[in-house]
Amino acid sequence: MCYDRTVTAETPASLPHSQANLLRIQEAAAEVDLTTRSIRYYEELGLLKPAARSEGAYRLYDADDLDRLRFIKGLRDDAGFSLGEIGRLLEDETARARNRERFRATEDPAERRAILVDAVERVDRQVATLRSKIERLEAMISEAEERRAHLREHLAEIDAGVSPHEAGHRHAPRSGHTRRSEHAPRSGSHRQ
Amino acid sequence: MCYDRTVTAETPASLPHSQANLLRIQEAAAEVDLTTRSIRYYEELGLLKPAARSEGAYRLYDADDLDRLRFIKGLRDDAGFSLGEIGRLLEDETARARNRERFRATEDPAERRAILVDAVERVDRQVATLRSKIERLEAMISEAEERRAHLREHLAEIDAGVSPHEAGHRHAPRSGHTRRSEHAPRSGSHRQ
DNA sequence: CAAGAGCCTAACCTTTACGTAAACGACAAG
DNA sequence: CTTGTCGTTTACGTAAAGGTTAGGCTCTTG
Repeated sequence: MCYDRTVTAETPASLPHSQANLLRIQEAAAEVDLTTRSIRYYEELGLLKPAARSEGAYRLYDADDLDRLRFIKGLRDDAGFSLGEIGRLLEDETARARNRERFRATEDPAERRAILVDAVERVDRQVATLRSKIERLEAMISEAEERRAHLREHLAEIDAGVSPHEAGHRHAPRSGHTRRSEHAPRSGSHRQ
Repeated sequence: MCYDRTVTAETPASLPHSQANLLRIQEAAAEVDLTTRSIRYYEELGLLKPAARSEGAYRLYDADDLDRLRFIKGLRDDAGFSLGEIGRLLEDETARARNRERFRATEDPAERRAILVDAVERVDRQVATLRSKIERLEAMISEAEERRAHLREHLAEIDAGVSPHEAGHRHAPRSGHTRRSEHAPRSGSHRQ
């Protein structure tokens, strides 16, 4: 039976403000579809630290942590970054914890503003990284489509009844290369 | 110095048609910016087989192979696919060799057409795979931008002089989550 | 033709990203 | 309070993707 996970957690000073609906590692893992091992490993690498620990030593994750885990997973699976790169992208967990801390600790709007501005910039850098990845993928698509066009050209030749030896093309079915040196376009006939 | 690499290679039947400008492994590696080890490893995995081998046993790569290597590298670095996935995407080298072979072997336009059509379809599948990857990245960007918007909201609040405790938001600076059930009394639930 | 650079295979080493198991503590239920 | 299920740490195992020798050919050139 699932009782009331309302553990008081690491609240540094005292504040009982946390009624945060915390999850234990298995529940968190199920939620974001990762193994517990992976989550612990990511912690080991400094990618995230659970929001709290129970009296004993159970890791307890809040909604924020789940977001972060989902993001990590996305970066890993969808974007194909290594955990090292992800770490650099997220900027390490200690900095995050410190900021989280500072944010709660201060009442000063200026301070809070600064922290938020910082966070926005971080997100912007992440987006930029993702965009550049998309661009590279688009370049690859362009190349692939070039290959495709080339193939269709050959097809057209065949359909036009050109006998194989009178077109001056390469031998393999797939092509679309980018040879820097010689390459005579399909002018006249040229045997090898 | 760099002499005339005009080796006769594996030409199956006889045909001395190859004046193909072949490169040895190091040269190829330099050209596509991979290590020789990686290239050999990819061969071991069946991702590509050099167009030819010299009298002795030197691997010799043609322009086609270089394209393929560049493509593999792109899939690995830019798209973040594993070599296994890349293998599936490229469809293994034996099939390719067979087709290359068949293409050269036949004079029959119908046969040639079929092979080309096949190649076009393969390229189309590759493009589709890349597109889906882009979509997932775009989804990630959307999420990030959601986070960003959230942060800017908080900023606006602060700039409007809202004291911290009178807005009903979460505590951490970064957020933009997707909380599915804001505290449903999940009694008696315990998956797995 | 001898030398040296380059290549070959085979084998072992390393790093990353976990899986899996051992030994022990934590915690809700009966 | 015992017990079953979960959790914790520590440690060893493994697959993927190469790096790095070692020992032995192969070229091409002086």
